[in-house]
Amino acid sequence: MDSKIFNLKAKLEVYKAMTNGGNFADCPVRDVIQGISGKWNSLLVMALAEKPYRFGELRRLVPDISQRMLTQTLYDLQRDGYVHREVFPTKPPSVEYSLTDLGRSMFAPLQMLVQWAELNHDAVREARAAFDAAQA
Amino acid sequence: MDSKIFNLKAKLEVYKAMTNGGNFADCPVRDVIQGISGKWNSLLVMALAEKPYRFGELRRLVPDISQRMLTQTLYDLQRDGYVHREVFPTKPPSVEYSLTDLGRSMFAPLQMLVQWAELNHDAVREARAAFDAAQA
DNA sequence: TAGTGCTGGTCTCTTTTTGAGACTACCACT
DNA sequence: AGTGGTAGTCTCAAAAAGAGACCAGCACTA
Repeated sequence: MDSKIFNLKAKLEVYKAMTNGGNFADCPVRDVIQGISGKWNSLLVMALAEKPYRFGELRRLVPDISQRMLTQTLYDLQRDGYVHREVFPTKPPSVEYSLTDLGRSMFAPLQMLVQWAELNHDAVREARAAFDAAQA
Repeated sequence: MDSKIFNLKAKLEVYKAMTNGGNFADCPVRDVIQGISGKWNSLLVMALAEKPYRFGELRRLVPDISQRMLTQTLYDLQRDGYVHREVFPTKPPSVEYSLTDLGRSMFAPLQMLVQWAELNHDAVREARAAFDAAQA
């Protein structure tokens, strides 16, 4: 993965949008990135990209999320249009969460990041260990 | 950007790594994603991808970050190996932050997400407005 | 020569966010 | 009558983030 991946023209476009013409505050891209950079947001999108899940299924799938945060993160994702929430009138009503088209289209680039993480988590862990050793 | 982008084989690989074989807790990918999904992390990586910056320059570039969070986020990014910190012995010592090779390689997929955000922030904003209207 | 500003931070305090866990109501099954 | 599963909400404690004062050292200025 050499530096050729940095297409200059694309970079300039990105920066222009990102910096909103000079300043990083009040930047629309930042607004969007913010919405998916929470602690659980990307994780739940990844889970729902696989298949729709019900509330309790997600809770079991991600054991260390609190119900409170699960509720809230799903709410946020729904609000931003990534997730669709559907209530089924079963005997105890069940709720199914699934990705919308927007959510699926967002998952595509997110997946790139996940793949990068998969390939490089060793490097990150080594960097961390080296840094901590140097601090001591 | 249709569904053909979802290569099934790649997906399965990703899920395997992501879920650590069934559970989402203790997942290395999650560990890495966590490190770049903070509120300021991706923003600073984006800034440093453009060119190296000094501490005060970053503070001015991102006016709504507190010094405390700037210090800490840069520290975290340095610890994970994305950012290099170099002190120059000028009269008031100046410190320059730059991306490492690892940081640059991580920026490549991050850039995909930024481009997606650039293209879709209108859709997200509309979804938000529609959702808020429906709640009222 | 005292005052001002710039450097890159740290320290403390307050506010916000997150986490842990009890609690709810309804229904099915035993 | 008791137990468990449904999807949450509510409250309180802990952790993280934001605001802003403060620091030392040097340069320039008045």
